[in-house]
Order: sequence, then structure tokens, then C-alpha cells
Amino acid sequence: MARPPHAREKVLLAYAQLLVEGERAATMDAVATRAGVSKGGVLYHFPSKDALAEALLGRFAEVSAADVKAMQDDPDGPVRNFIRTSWETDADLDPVYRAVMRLAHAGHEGALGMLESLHDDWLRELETETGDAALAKTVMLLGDGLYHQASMPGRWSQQQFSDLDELLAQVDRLLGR
Amino acid sequence: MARPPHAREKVLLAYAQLLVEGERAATMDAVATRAGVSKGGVLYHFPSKDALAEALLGRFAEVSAADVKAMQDDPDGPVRNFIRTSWETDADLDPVYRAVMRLAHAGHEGALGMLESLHDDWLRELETETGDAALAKTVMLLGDGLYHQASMPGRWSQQQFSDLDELLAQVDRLLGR
DNA sequence: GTCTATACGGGGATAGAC
DNA sequence: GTCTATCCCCGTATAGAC
Repeated sequence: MARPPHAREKVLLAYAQLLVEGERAATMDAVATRAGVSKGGVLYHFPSKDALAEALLGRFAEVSAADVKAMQDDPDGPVRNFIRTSWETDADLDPVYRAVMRLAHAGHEGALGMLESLHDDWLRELETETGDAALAKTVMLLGDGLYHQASMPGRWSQQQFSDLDELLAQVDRLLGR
Repeated sequence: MARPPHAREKVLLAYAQLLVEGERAATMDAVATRAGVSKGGVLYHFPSKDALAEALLGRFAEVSAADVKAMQDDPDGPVRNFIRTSWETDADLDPVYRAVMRLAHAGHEGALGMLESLHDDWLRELETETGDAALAKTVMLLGDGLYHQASMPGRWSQQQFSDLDELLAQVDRLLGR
């Protein structure tokens, strides 16, 4: 957090947004325009495009750690927390997660590694609650499915399920509750 | 099918492969090299890069129609067929599907539309078998989860489940079988 | 039908003014 | 700390030879 120069923050945000719209759309020029600064201004804060990606990954590390913590602390348990946060799209993690996913799709090794690591953390929590590896993996798959749908640009099948409860009912069924 | 000039086929295949490795990697130059022809050779068969994308979508229409048909005709029923084919990665559809997904991620409208349409077809078949819309959507989500994992470059969590049977057992449980 | 040569545009990055 | 000007590389596409 730590109040960094406001412009830097806006640039990073613009970069993340543009990534979600398509990795190709995230040019230095487009980032500058959206952030309301000039190309040179962007390059001042981030000396290269890769520096921009690294900064995004740093942000990702922060929010994903917080996400795992929230999963552990949720009174409803990790499974329900996981399904809920995979469903909701306005969480802290979501926009950053989707941006990093684009980087991974584009072949960025660091992005790929961090996603895998978060994936592992999630799975560990799910296994802890369910005590059943196969079951945990199945819940994981449901979350991945939601992210798959969310990863599409535009408004792909936005409302597959009418609401979160309809989906949670299915999860309960799977858990034999 | 119809035996088109062999080179054309090789070019299209190379393009699809490169797309999966990363949309940015699929340059005309890279396609030419992988297909074993020159840049000019590629441009002879496909007058523009967009023509290459259109040809891929045409191929996708063919194999996805065949996929839905196979789903309907499978003696095990649409659900098991869907889960099995989402799990397996060597099917006819798979490489083309993944390539088109990259195009969609890059913001290609046509690719997005065709994926949505196939998605709708799948869902209809699942609903027909289960007679339960929410259940069908849940199965759909599992398949999407598998594709999400498969959509990552490299060997992301290649074997989440040790084998297909472990996953099918979970599906049976969900269906109450 | 396939290749070489080349024109053209866009994106990343540097230098230096303000 | 932010901007303008500029260079260079790479990717697409055209022209035309073989």
C-alpha cells in the first residue's frame, strides 16, 4: 500500500485493465492514454514493459496472499468461501487475477508460476476442510470453470447460474450435505 | 476434407499450433517456418492474417459439429461423453478448440461467438440427459474447469486427477448415481 | 504455385527539454 | 516528475521474379 506516487498507481491499474481486454491491447501507448499520462511518463515509472509486468505480479502476490488468508478465516469454511469468491467478480483479487491470466496465456513464465502456486494454496485449503483429495479437486474444477467463463472478453455467458445460491446448492449436494 | 493442396493444410496446422503457444507467437513468419514454406508461400494460400483466422474458424465449425454429434450418439450418454472428451487432450477438437480460445482471448469476435455457440450446444445436450438445468450447468462448469487448466501453456497441473475414473466417480456422485 | 525484395506501420525504448 | 522527439526492430502486406 504505502501511498506511492498517485500516477504510478494509475498506470498500473490501466495496464491491468487493458490486459484483460486483450494482451495485445496493452501497449505502452494505450496504457499511457488510459492512465492520462504520456508514453514517456509511463516509462519514467516503469523503465520497460517487463517492469510493468513484474509490478503487476507483485500486486498479485499481495492480493492472492490476502485471499488465501480470507479463505482460512471465513466462518463458512474454505469451500464456500472459494465458490463465493470465484463467483463474485468485484473482489479485490479478480481484476488482477484475470490480468495475470492473460500474461500466462501469452506465455509469461512468472505469471504462470504464480498462478500455479495460488492454485496449490487453494487446493490445500480445500483438502483441509473436506479431508478428501478427489472432492477437493472437484470443487477446484468448479472454481476454474467460473474463471474460465470470466476469462472471456465481453459478456460471455455472464449469468450461467441465476444466482450464487443455486450453485452453492450443487456444491452441498456434492459434499453430501 | 477434399484434398486441398497439401501445403495449405500444413500452414493451417502450424498456425493453430503456434496460437496455442501464445497468440503473439503466431506471426506470419513463424507460421511459414513451421509449415516449411516461405512467408510469401503462406500469403499465397491465405491473403491476410485474418484469412488464416477465418479458415481456422471454418475448421472449428466442422470439428465442433462432429463433437456434438458424437456426444448425442455416445451409448454412455452426453454427460459422460462430455467429461471424457474434456479430460482427454488428444481428441480432434482439442487442438482446434484451444487455438480458437486464444483468438477469443485476444478479442476476436468471431471466435468468441463460435465458442459461445458450442457452449450452448453442449449445455442443451447435458440438460436433455439430466433433465435438471442447474445440474447440467454444474457439469458444464467441470468441463470448463478442465479446459481452463488445459488452456495454460506448458504443463500446468497436468494431472490434477490421477485418472479419468476418479473424476467420473465424482460426477456420478453429483448425479446421485 | 512458391519464392525474394521491399514498402509501410506500429510498438518499445532512449535522449534530453521543461 | 512528466513531456516531446526520435530511432529501430518486427510484423503485415504488396510487387513481381522464377
